[in-house]
Amino acid sequence: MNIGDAARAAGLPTKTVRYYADIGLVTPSARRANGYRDYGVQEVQQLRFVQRTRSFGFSIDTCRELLALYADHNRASADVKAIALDHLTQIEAKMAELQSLHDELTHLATACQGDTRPDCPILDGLAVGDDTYEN
Amino acid sequence: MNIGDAARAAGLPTKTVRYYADIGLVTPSARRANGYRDYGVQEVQQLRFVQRTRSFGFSIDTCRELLALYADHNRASADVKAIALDHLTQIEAKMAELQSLHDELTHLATACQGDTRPDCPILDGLAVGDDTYEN
DNA sequence: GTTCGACATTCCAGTTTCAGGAAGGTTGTT
DNA sequence: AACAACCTTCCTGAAACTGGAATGTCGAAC
Repeated sequence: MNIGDAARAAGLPTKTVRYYADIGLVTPSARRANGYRDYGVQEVQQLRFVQRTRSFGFSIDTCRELLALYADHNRASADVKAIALDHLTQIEAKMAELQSLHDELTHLATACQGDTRPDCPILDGLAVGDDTYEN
Repeated sequence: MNIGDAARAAGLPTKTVRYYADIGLVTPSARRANGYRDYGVQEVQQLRFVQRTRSFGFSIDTCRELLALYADHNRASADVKAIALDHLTQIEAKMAELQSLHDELTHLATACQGDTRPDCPILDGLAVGDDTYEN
């Protein structure tokens, strides 16, 4: 599979896929005789996974770690589970924050149903954020 | 309020807060006599808002737009609502993807309960991703 | 009153994660 | 043979920080 098709399948720009190959994040299984990168089904799946993982601000290093989780058949199962659970915790935190952001915007949108807004709703919305999502 | 306290309250590094001031994203209300940036309650709330918004890969420009939504008292209410709803759509898409990521990791974690993993569960997990989250 | 640590300032250089574009080779179709 | 549509490498630039150097300020201790 050529890089263009792989990129399309993964929902990534070709440039990015080539970059991921350069930094050794997702490397094509081989090069063809003409020098073209050749992507297999597995690499495309990895690219899709990275695409989703990256789209939440998880770093390339985190992606690398997660990919390694799957790839390393020899790693002790308990280790895999521990790391996976750690990332799950992070994901759940992100989901909660995303929900709060969603709520705030919803609040803003509904508060703006009239012709003019009487007062800036950021105070309400952000005050909620203050109370609910302390560090 | 000094920049350090504002940064702590917003959950951001001081460097980042100074950077946001430099690019005019969240500017302190004033400078003190000694040249220190002085942050008020409102700016700290904006910083918190940006911190949350940024943590999902929304760009600085998007943050700027969202902050402007709140700040601009003169903008027509319908416009505000339209823009807010557009961002809400994006947020909901992100929530769905985050959920899929969560599901995959959960699958991996539960698949790894035994001593050793019989086979690489990435195939299952990513195959699910393939079927469920097409572009 | 000076000395000390913890803060603040600016400025400059480096990192991460790409994106754009040039210059050129390959493939497939007309 | 020509042409578009691919692919290659290489180099530059941009976004959003991040770290470090050199320097100034504040509050408390000695």
